Order: sequence, then C-alpha cells, then structure tokens
Amino acid sequence: MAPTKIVPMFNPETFRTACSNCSLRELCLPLGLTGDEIEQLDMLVRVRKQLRKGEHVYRAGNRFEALYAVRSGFLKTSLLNEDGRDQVTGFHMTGEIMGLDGISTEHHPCDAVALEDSEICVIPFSRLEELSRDIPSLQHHFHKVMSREIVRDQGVMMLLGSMRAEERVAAFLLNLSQRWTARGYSASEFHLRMTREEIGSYLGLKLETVSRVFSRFQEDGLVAVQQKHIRILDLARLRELIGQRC
Amino acid sequence: MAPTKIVPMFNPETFRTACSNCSLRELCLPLGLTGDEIEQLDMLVRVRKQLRKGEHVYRAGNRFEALYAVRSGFLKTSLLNEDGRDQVTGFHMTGEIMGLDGISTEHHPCDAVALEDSEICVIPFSRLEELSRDIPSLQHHFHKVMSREIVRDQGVMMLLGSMRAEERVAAFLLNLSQRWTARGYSASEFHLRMTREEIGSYLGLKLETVSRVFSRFQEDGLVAVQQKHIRILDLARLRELIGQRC
DNA sequence: TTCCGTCGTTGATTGAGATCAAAGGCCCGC
DNA sequence: GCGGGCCTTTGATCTCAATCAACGACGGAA
Repeated sequence: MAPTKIVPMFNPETFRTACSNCSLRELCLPLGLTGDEIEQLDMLVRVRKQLRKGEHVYRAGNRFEALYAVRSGFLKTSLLNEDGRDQVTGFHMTGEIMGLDGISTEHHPCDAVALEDSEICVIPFSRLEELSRDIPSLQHHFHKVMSREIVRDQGVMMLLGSMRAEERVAAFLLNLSQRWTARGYSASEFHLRMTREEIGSYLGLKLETVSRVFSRFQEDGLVAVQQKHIRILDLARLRELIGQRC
Repeated sequence: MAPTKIVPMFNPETFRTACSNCSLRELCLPLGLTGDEIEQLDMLVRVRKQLRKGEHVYRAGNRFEALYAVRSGFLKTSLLNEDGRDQVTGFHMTGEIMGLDGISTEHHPCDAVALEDSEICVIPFSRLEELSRDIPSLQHHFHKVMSREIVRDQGVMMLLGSMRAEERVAAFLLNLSQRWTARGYSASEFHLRMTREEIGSYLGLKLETVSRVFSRFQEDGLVAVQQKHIRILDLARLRELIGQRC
C-alpha cells in the first residue's frame, strides 16, 4: 500500500498515483471507463497528497485549479459567512469529489479540511475538461457527478427546511450508514469523525441539541453512542422516524 | 453590473427560436460564444414552449431528456418527500437553466411549475453534451452554470442552517432584487410571483411567519408590502440585517 | 503519571417560530 | 356585479430547540 514518492523537493506529501490501479474505480471518476480510457485519466491524475488531521485542502478565496478526489480519510467543507460563523456544507469520504463549487467563480468559496489523516488525488480541472472532450463517457459521468452534488444539496435543503431535530439527526446517521455501506463497511457501526458542533452546524442545530438527540436515541434503543463511536441498533425505526412526519 | 439592455426582448411579437437572436445571450447558455458557435447552438435549441400559469415543465419521476432555459416568466421547482409535504427548492427567472438535478439519475427528482405564464427553451441534453465536446467555451460555460447551481444551493443551506426568520426573509428579498436588477428591472420594486406559503417553504418558515416578518419590515420602514407587490425602501438596512447576526 | 484543554453531557430557563383560530381582502368565474 | 375560494393578516398560545450554566470524560503533552 506504500505509494512511491516523486519530486520530494516540491512537496514531501506528494505521491505518484494511478487510477488504473486504484480500488476506487467503481466509486470515483473512472466509473464506466474502459481500461484504455482509464490510462488516459492516469496521465491527468498524477499527484496524490497526504494530509494530516486539521490540514486544509484549500481555503475560501483560493484560486480554483483542480478538483480533489478523496482516496482515504474523511474531510469537511465549510462556508464562512460575513459575521464570522461557519456553516459545514458537507462531509466527504472515499471516492467523493470535492471542489465543484469553485468552477463557477474560479475561486473556492469554502474551506476544505481533513478531519482525520487523509489522502486526496489532485485532478487539474482544465485538463479534465480537455480529456472529457475526447472521452464522452468521462464527460457524461462528470456531469452526473456534478448533478449528484446538486441533488445532495437539495436533500440537505429539504432536511434543513422541513425536518425537526430528531429527524435531522436520524437522516444524518442513515446517510452516513448508507455511505459506509456503499464502501463495504458496516452499515451499523462506525466512528464519527466530526465533533457534535460540526454535526450541529451541518444540520442547523446547536451542539447541545445534537447531544441530547443522541442521548434520547440511546434511551429509546435506536443507537448505542459512546463519544464518537456509533452503533445503530434499530435501522428500521430510524427510517420510520424520517418517513412519518407527525 | 448589467446596464439597461434587456428591454426590447419582452415584446410579445418577437418569436424567433434562435439563440443568435435572443437577447438573453449574455445571461443564458450562449454566454461567451462566438457568433459562429451560437449558430450551432441554434440548431440544438429549436423548441420553445409556452406555459400557462400552473402548468408543469416536468414532474418528479419524469425521464430526464433535456434542460430548460427560462425565456420569460417565473417558475418554481419543488421536491415532494415521502410524507406528502413539498419543499420549494428554487425560483427561476429569465435566463436561468432548470433541470440540472435530473442528469444524475436520468429522472427529474422534482416538479417544475410555472408561477405565471412563461416561455421556456428546450435543450436536449445529449445534444448539448455532443456540442460541448466541439465547443470548449460552451463546455466550460456549462460547467460554470452547474457549479453556480451548487453554490446557490450552498447559500440556501447556510440561510436555512444559520439564519433567523428576519434574516432569511431579508436575504430572500435582496436576492430577488439583485436578480431583477441583473435583468434590467428595478432593484426596489417588483411583484412576488409566489404565495407566502411558497416563500415559507423555500425559507424553512411557515406562511404566517413570512407574513409577520413582512409586516414588521413594513412597520420599520424597510419595505412597503401590498399583497404581492413589494417596494424596498431601505436596501442598506436590509443588507445590514443579514450581515449582523444578533 | 498528572495536568490542561477540548469535547460531550445534562439540567434549568428562555424565546423564536409553530400552531391554532378567526377574520378580512383579492381575484376569478359566473 | 356577485359569490366563493384562495390568499393574507393578525392574535393567542404552545412547543421545540436555543441559550446559559455546570460538570464530566477523554486525550495529548510534559
């Protein structure tokens, strides 16, 4: 699993990479490409970066140059508004693409920070555009990735606009569970990489409320919470919780 | 920075379905294209549809085939969730592109309805993808359009996640004002095409709350409200309202 | 190990917005 | 012009989550 280093003089955390050898093919950008096409992608996605917990991938205001695919680890993106408070806009795990929101203004509107030691692939955007002109399936898949991001954001809008605290937390846990499942991990047991405050920010709740809802869920036998460790005990009832509004 | 430009386009007698003759060039998909390239777009965007108030452009579940550019009028998109309540996800005016959220699943996740008599241009999506392979500037502009949608949604997430009722309504009014301005209309006086309930749904508030906030703004001399007719009296103070939390 | 800072939990109280309720206004079709 | 339905406003009350506050737990540094 040890990647080979290149040009350490430039950035010691930079490694060589190859989509064709990457186990995320089915999750990430290469989805649906032929072996031949993936090799072309390889030439584009050359740089991989390792990030320590707390390190930034990019900061709000940085010039947009590239997209970033999460290879391992866990990150958040957050938007800082005028009055100093920041809103977490997303949590990102293996195989997900970050930075799409920077295309429109050519500057990143938000911060992206690693919540644990992580590894990301750098995808120079103008080269991705070039390549996707030659590979229709890449082009189409990229459009789907962007569209999926829009759908995801709309789901959050719905959550924030019309759900009560318990429903929001339930939806959040189910979403994480489903994403871990898609990556071959347990659907019912995982570590939260983020603090209660970050969950709250994402869900439009205060950290105390998140904590209280966790406690209530625990009392009701829906989950077992121990700090950042979560075990979902009753997936069905959690699902009901978001289905049946009043 | 839009100087007065768009005035003649609303002449009801102009009916050419051609981007090259369309006064929305600067607002819509053709932005940044050469005359030659726009002519190629013309061949793609052939169909224009007129919609009566209340008619659907598409419905949730419909197969995704095309994007839709608003040529005139005003529309909303709304997401229906399992328990029957719908969340307005956006309001759409002249020059804006609808349907981007359908690309990912190849089905429209939401409904799109005209809130007044409207006219839309049908943009067959697979042909747009083809054409954007040949015209890099179209490709890039399209990516910007999608990205802008993501940024817009994140703005709404921030609004829903961290603003109080008055701030939300203020942000909403300022947003409309700014969008009308960009289209050459008055920044301070306009008709709301949607009901209080639709505003509330979009802002995560109940219709009564929206109404109360309008009344309070009126008392405070910020706006003059008369049913659906809005006049912004103090833009600066409205702006302050969203800047300074608490 | 101990100390300290961050993170999480829990309780008491407050407050913004939801809910319930009623009445008035506007628009559209007849 | 009239009637009915929808939209809007306003008041009274309730409720859920925010706020304020204190303490406890964990993890990293010395």
